[in-house]
Amino acid sequence: MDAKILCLAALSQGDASGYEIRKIVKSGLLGHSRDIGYSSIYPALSCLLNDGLASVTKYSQIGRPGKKVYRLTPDGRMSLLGALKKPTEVDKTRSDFLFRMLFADILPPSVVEQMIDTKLREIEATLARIDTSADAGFESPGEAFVGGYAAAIQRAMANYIADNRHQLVGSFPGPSNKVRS
Amino acid sequence: MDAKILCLAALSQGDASGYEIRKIVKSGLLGHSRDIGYSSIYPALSCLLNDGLASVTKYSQIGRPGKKVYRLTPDGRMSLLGALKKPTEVDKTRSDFLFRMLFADILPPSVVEQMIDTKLREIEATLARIDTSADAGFESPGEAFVGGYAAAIQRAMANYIADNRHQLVGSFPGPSNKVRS
DNA sequence: TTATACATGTAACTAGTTACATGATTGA
DNA sequence: TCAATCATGTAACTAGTTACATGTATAA
Repeated sequence: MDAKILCLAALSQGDASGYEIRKIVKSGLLGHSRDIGYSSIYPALSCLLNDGLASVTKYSQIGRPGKKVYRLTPDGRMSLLGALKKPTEVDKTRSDFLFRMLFADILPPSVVEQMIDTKLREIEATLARIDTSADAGFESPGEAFVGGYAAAIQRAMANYIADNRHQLVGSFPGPSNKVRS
Repeated sequence: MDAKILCLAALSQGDASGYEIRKIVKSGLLGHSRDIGYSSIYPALSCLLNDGLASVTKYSQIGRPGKKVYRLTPDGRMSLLGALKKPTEVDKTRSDFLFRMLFADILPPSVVEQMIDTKLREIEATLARIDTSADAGFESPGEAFVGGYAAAIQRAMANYIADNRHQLVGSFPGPSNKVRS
């Protein structure tokens, strides 16, 4: 299970509850390599406990549900290191945007325009997120590298789209009737 | 099911068997947005048949298993167009490479070097694949856009890695003993 | 002779998502 | 007052992968 390794990774940077791990992944640099939901995190954490890779401390809070803060055990750190050393899997991208763009010529131009604008806003949001991480300060050379890498790619996307979107709309004829033939 | 739309998309560019669809996705531009295996394709194709979105013709071949070539019906084309018009989902990247690089400082430098070299080779292979598609000629402005986009991003990755890999290895002290503490 | 390409399909398994269940606090 | 944030967890479902089953032809 991949969620386990992700939790191990998140916890290696500091103790956290399941809820906090989600936030770390969603808003931090870890999120550039993977995504994960609560329903994967909570079972994964139980699993880590079972395997002796993490320990837990329960905190009661007033007017809030109790918080369970997890901490890596030495075994947990070893296990993470072992997982990190394994050969990498091939990177995968699942881009609904590119999928749609492949068929730009059979879609109404306004729809294509909208998809492009949505993508550009997405890129802006990602860049803003990276800036936030950068402002908080990178704590390792790895984090700085990943932040820079992610930013470079987002910028390359934005530039390419800005330079080439005219190819998709405007120069070409009609929309929907093309597909019906 | 996503595999259905992918098959619809592949078939919209010409009749094909399940085996051929796999090849189209793996080696063509469609593969930059999604991946898929045989065991997703064959059930998806049966489904398309059931729903009247595709028709099939069986060819016997000497010394080869019989081939079932699928063709989109008009309903199939409409269905594809409908799916394409829907708002796009957010693009997702699952990068084992970035995940590992985040922890470069606790990995042995040689391991990090190897991961970087593997990633660079991966990029080369992807660029070569795009070139092959380009040489075969793009048949729509969408294909040209996607080919260019994918190439631009791969180049941005390679450039960033070339310019910044020194941050990860060399300047920093030790490997494995750091994690044991 | 060994691996790869050709070609289709099912069964079992893995991993992840969505929806459900519960409920106080805080900010707009 | 309405949405969002805090906080944990389960059940049901979706989607995809790996392994299995079968077998010929061709290129290295």
